[in-house]
Amino acid sequence: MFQAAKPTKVFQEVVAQIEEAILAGRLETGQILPSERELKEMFRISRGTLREALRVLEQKGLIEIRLGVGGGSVVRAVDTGRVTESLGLLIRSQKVSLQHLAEFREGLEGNIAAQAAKRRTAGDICKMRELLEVARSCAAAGRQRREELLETDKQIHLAVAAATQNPIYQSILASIHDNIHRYYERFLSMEDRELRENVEDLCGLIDAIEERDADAAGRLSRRHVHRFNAYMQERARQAEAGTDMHSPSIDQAAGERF
Amino acid sequence: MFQAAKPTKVFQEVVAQIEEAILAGRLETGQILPSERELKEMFRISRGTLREALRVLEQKGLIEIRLGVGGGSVVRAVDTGRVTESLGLLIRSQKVSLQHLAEFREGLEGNIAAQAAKRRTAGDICKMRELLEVARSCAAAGRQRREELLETDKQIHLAVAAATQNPIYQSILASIHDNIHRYYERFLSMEDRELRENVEDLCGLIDAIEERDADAAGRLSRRHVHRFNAYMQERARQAEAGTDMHSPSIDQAAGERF
DNA sequence: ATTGTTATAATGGTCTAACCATTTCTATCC
DNA sequence: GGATAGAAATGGTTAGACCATTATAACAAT
Repeated sequence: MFQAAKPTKVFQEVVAQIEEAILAGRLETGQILPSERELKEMFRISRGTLREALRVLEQKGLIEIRLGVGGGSVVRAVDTGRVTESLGLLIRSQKVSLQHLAEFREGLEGNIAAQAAKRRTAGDICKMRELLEVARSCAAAGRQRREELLETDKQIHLAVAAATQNPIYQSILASIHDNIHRYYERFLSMEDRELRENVEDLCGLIDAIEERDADAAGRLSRRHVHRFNAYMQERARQAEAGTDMHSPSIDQAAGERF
Repeated sequence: MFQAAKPTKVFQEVVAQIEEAILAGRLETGQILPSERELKEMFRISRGTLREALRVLEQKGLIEIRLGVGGGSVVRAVDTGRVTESLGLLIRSQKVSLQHLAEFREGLEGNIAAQAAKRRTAGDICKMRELLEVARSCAAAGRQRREELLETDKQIHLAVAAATQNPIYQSILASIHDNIHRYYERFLSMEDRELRENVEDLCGLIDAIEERDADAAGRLSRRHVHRFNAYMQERARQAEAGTDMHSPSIDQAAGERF
């Protein structure tokens, strides 16, 4: 019913003011705030306190702090970076496993594909086909262009998300992909056959989206992601059994506590 | 191909070290770090720099800084708070509209319900029925217990998410609800009839989940959320037309620029 | 014994005043 | 005209002091 009554700290007040100014549009993206020495005069605070506030704003992704003359606090365009990071922290703090992430992604990409099928423009399809061509040639080249294929694959999924015209789909999907890739990349090494299958999956998906068949698009996308997940989990299981690379290193913890 | 080569700042190094220690489990949740005066000796840095690092860690949600004797930097259990906040920033920076959010929620809750139907335990159902009873009595009481009903409604949705046993569903859903409510709450005033309809929707949903009918659960959940969205949008449209409460206040911007 | 009060000390919060490091711009030199 | 060195602006860091908040202990009052 009640909230904890905690004293408002000075730096928080500063954070709140600048944040409000940015979100209200009084400070536009790219605009450079006054120098720290000027700001501290305006707020009538010390530089240290001001800098704590700026650090918080930087961590929130609202400003970017540049060095040197002509530098300063630059108002940033808010992007998905912070969502990605906080999701990453959740994962790394053992609250979320890769399996959880994969399951979530399956449903998410299904919804995205269905929505994309309803909203896609000719330009969206064009973009997807373009990327698909790149993916095809990569897949044909086999292992050598593996890195590029993975990147292109990701781009295709993001292009589908873009076709939904809903930025939240794009944000969340980008965050999920980022986090999945960061943790899977170690043992990502599909066989050539699987690589090509993967690309053919996508081809069918894009066809469905072009035909505005939301049901089919959703189904195909789910299946595509599901297959990928199953494959990666199998891989991960093998790697785990073979190298035991995730065993906790106990000794490390002994001497290094504060 | 290459990354920008920027100098590593001292406070970042400190952030990295403490973050690593927390995520690796060398610092456990609830544990109190040494005092600032001790830490600054350990890292051989000034207190100001250390405090900048601590502020960043606090903003990341990794520590909580308590005042007074016995206070200090307490290692926190990472939760969804940061995801919620960064999603909120995306929304407020005009990148995401409430409509986008509502659309996303529709698909999300559909997936959640379907998954919950597959995994639900007896305990999950019990919990849901309990909450449903509260909601029913609130709905019967009408406008007086409106606040409580909304809270209970939210709790039910979260209970369904909990039944998926996938924390990422819970995190994202909590973030979405938080953000939707924060921006809708101004004109949330459903009619008694709608309140009751809402509760009956949920009743059917829970039945489907109990019977492990994933398809039906997903469909019902989608429809439930869709109806709510349509209703709220209609409400918002009315409010907009009537009061024009969202018109940009131009004069405000004039004198207050830095 | 319980309750209220006060003193104490530990800790984070803030301030001041320097100096260091990086970057851009400019004047100078060849 | 181009390279080079200097100047200036700006963020990054340091040091030392003092203020504000809070837990604890000691003490007093009921």
